Amino acid sequence: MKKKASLRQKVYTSLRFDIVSGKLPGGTRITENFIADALKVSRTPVREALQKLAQEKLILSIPKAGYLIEDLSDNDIQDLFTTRMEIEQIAFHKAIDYITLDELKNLDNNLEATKAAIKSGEDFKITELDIEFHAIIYRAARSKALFRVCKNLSDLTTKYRHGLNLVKSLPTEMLQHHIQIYQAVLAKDTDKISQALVLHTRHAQSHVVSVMRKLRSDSFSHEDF
Amino acid sequence: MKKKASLRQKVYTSLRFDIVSGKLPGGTRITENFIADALKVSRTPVREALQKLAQEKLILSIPKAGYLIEDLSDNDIQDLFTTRMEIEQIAFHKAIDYITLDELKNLDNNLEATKAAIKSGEDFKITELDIEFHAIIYRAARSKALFRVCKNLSDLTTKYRHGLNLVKSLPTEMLQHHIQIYQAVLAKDTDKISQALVLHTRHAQSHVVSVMRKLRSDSFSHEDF
DNA sequence: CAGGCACCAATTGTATACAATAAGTGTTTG
DNA sequence: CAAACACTTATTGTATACAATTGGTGCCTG
Repeated sequence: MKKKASLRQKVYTSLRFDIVSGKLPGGTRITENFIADALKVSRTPVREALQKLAQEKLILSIPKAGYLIEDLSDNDIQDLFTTRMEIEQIAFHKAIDYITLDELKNLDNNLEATKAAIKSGEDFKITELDIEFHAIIYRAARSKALFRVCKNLSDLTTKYRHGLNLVKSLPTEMLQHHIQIYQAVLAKDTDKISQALVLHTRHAQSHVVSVMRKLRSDSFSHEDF
Repeated sequence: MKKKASLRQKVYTSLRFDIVSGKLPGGTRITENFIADALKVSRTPVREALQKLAQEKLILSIPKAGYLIEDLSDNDIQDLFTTRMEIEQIAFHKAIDYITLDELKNLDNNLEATKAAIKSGEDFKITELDIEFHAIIYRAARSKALFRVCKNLSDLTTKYRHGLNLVKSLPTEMLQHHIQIYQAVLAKDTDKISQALVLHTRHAQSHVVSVMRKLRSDSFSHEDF
């Protein structure tokens, strides 16, 4: 029984998916009319969806000249991952105090599902489960303001997260990190959580940068001159 | 040499000011047409400005029924202040490593200006300088992602910050806190910064809640029955 | 009198037309 | 040839008209 979504919402969801999934690569230029024609709607809902995405920093609005899919520099990507990790630590530490048995069970289920997704090679699902794992803990911190910040930072990293599955050993390694974090949460061991989270993030961070470099050089070699 | 602002930008700035300054109290209901008529523009830029404010959580959008100026519960206000403080600590600790002499000088000037504003009783300026003091340090942390988060949280607290000047002793006390923080930054003493920041925030926090309670009961007694 | 049904008004949601602006392009002129 | 100027075009910015949905109000009916 989901209520009808507005066109703005549909356009937003659709564009957002295309951006974070990498279907619209960083640097791509789009215009209001282009999207409106593609989705067979008027400019109004498109325009509003684009403004929302711009505010979330997923795209860049250039007055009178269109929009660009955000393409962060290596430094900005690292900054993003580091900031996310530092703020997540706060959430994780709080979660220890409030997390329920149900939520712990959800974490456990998530780990099992991830294992299955790795076995069957469902890359997209692996990423989704990764994001959900973290989100469960954001929620458990019982702070609206903190949840909002964490979710936003998580969203911003999502598009870079997808590429990580290309490195074949990585999903398994990251699952191990999640298991460590889960156990540290179970044990209510703050230091261990921080330690595992820092490891987890640094690991992702270094691979993201190299994967992005690879993707960038690949796309260069495909260009026509 | 500021370039012309779009109507959307003007509407946004104007509404935003009215909200954070308390001119539009929490709980007030507004509609697109009401604002459009008041500012003599069409609904389009108004609508876009309202959506931006809604995304910043300064107002609440209720489909087909208008917009409400956000009115946080005491718990949500406390949560907001706590979260802001916890994340600010990260920024303050980073700032130690990167802050320049110029920026330290800016902090010093800010303290002097605040002292003057307190003496002359310019409440609005006191609040502005308070916000700027913190913003200088956000910037000095040299992290785009962290800056964005801190600024957003600071914005959300602004409307509650204004009421604090009503408590006559408070501006002076908060200036003392800023001086302590300034000295701790000068000394590059992480622990002292955290300590001063926690004190600063808890202090503001407890007064905000009592001031909001007072304001709420005042406005009740003015209502007609 | 109570409950529901139909209508009406208010409000946001969407489409479209038009305005303004900025960038690019070609041409003209020194 | 280079620089500047005007012209065209692509794009966002704004206004307005219309659609859809919601909430309320009053009437009708049992």
